Amino acid sequence: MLALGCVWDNSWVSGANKPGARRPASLQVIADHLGLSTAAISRVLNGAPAARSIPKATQERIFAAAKHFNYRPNVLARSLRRGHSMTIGVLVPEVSEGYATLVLSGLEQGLLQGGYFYFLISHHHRCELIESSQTMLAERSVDGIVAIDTPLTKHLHLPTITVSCPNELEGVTNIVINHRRAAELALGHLAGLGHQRIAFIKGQSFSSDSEPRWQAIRHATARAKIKLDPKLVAQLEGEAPGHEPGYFAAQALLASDVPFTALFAFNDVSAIGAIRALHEAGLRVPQDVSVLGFDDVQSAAFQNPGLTTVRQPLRTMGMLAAESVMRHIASPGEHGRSKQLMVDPELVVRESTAPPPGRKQTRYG
Amino acid sequence: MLALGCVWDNSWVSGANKPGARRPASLQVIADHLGLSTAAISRVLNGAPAARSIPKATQERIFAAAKHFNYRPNVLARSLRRGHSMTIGVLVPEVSEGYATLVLSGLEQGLLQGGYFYFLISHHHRCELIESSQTMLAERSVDGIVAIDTPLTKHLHLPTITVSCPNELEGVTNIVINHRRAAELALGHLAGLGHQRIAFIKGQSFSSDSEPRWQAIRHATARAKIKLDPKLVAQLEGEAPGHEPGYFAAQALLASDVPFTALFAFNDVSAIGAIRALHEAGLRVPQDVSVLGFDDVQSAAFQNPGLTTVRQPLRTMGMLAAESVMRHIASPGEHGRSKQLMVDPELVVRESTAPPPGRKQTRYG
DNA sequence: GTACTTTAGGCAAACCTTTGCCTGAGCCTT
DNA sequence: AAGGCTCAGGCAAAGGTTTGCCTAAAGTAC
Repeated sequence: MLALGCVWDNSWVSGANKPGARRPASLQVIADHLGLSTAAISRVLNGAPAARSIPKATQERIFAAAKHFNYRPNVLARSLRRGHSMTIGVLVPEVSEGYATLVLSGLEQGLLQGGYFYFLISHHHRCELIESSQTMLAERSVDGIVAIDTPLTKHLHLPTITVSCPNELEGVTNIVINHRRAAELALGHLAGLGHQRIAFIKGQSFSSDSEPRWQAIRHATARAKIKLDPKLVAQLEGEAPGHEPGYFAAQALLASDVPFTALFAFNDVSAIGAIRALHEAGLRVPQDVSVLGFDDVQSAAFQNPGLTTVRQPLRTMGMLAAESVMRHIASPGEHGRSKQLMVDPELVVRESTAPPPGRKQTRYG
Repeated sequence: MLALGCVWDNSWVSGANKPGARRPASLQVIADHLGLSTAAISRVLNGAPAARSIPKATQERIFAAAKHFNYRPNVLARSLRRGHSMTIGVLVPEVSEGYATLVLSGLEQGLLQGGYFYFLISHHHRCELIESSQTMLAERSVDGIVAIDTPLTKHLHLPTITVSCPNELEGVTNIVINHRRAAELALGHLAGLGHQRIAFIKGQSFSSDSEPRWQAIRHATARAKIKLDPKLVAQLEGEAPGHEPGYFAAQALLASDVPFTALFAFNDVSAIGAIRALHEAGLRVPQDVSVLGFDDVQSAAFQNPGLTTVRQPLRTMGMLAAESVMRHIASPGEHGRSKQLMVDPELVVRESTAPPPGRKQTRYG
């Protein structure tokens, strides 16, 4: 009975590079050892309904042997057979501070709870990389794809969820912020403080949220009867993910020589860059210029001054994406044409906004 | 010849959820179509040496058919057969701003160049998760593991690289910063400015770099004849990855009522938190207190004031990790007992350090 | 005694690719 | 004419798991 393989060592699992290092035990090894077939082992270990007919005693022998051999099913083989890999592909512009990172952390939490692993790919805004990444992920048999802040132009025959994707693709669910509401919160706050001359920094053209957010701002300024001076609109340029684009955008605004008392930046990261440019120009925030960010990234609260911002529930959006993609995978075909999941922003007032100079100083107005 | 499957549609690759959506073509499909064996197709498509004996004309028929059917090898099946998956597992404490993110971006670049994909797992400092993650990665047949800022206590029989891991494990290569040099740079800078009473914020106990960095600081203070007052040593507490721990640590230092003119924080993120606490206590940085960070994360330069910091070449360390792990995979067995790859820090002087109050103001000293 | 059901599993295909070894035909050499 | 070589691929195993279908024995009902 203990004929072969019984002096199993688990060196493969705990370290040392002995020459005798064995490969992990397969079902076959256990089957041989117990004198059963791999089918029986598999069924019992998986609690398959067909294992019903196998007596308790045998089942226990099987479990014992599995433990003894430290059996781990080979996920590759299982995926191949079952036709799903419990893996999803995640596309982000890049791994860096800010937006994508926060969404990712929510996403990860949701996925791990569901037993999914994920491949992470940064496309650095290169369109051809976005397309080829999707193909490569499909080749690796992912069960679904989540694209964060990534302009998909087509998608494979795979459950796909986007977070802030401008293109409505058939069959993909898109998770977006309520841009209208966000713009109203922001402009309402600034107008309420008394600002009339407001400068804006638009997002990079490749950034998914840029256009809809800008539309919403135009709408909100019109409603609030705030003039929108084209000279007070700058745009983030360049692919660098950090604070520099915001810094340069603010410099451009200052160079236009049109006075403004408030600045609404595309996101927190650019707002922080902008604040630095303002400081260097000798302007104080918020006494001379109020600055309003967007996103509420982790460091926003710890800026000096603390950044007033329109908060996106980024972690929540990530978790929502995880749930959605797993639901799509579980019930294929049910996902209709294209769906929007809209989440609401929230205004977080900190120290970077105040009434314009010359007004009475009721901060936190 | 065009008997079957010739009206191939590629709906699976480009979208619409037609009922006729077909699964991707396997070698068998092409083989049947051409009247050849899968073996021949495989060899030709892979440019195997055995394909030498297959005439040009046939090879071209094969390539044409592969293109026509939009053939993509099934990576799962290939990995199963070949015994390697071109995938590595990456362990990080969490996806958030700062250290791990930067290393990760270098790592990713290196891996993608080598054709590797990676699974990303955050363990949130939970030891049992670190262990089980390694096992789960092994189950998924990763070819190697890179652990960033993660205290591994054991490792599988898999090529493993750590970035800043305190435990020297047999057979794993560890990439570390030169702590000695870092401490000397930092203390040298502060001492050079004239600081004598320096406060310190130690890293969380679970953070891999905490202990070696602290040892190096003790060594450097001794050499520079700077007193190390235990009351001027705080420690980051709690698992929250953000700025708060630094904020509270600085508050603790202030509460001790022992005066200090400079503060050396464990990292930039905590330095930023600390600066906020100092500001709230009415102290100006750097006029009243100089603050020195560590890492040089992206936002360090855009803080107000710009953060003086000890720069770690984090992206480089990530790329180094990628190279190392790929080399280990390529030549198994050659990796000896345990190896250190040490990289050098660099001092980046910005605005958060200055001579102590009462000294002449030669900033950027 | 017969028919039916349950028990206890086995067989082999399927998932798809890769690879070691083989064959049969044609050609060349000596 | 026998042996050897190249050409043009084929066969089948291997990698590990899952699953539809099957069987053989035992038990139960009538």
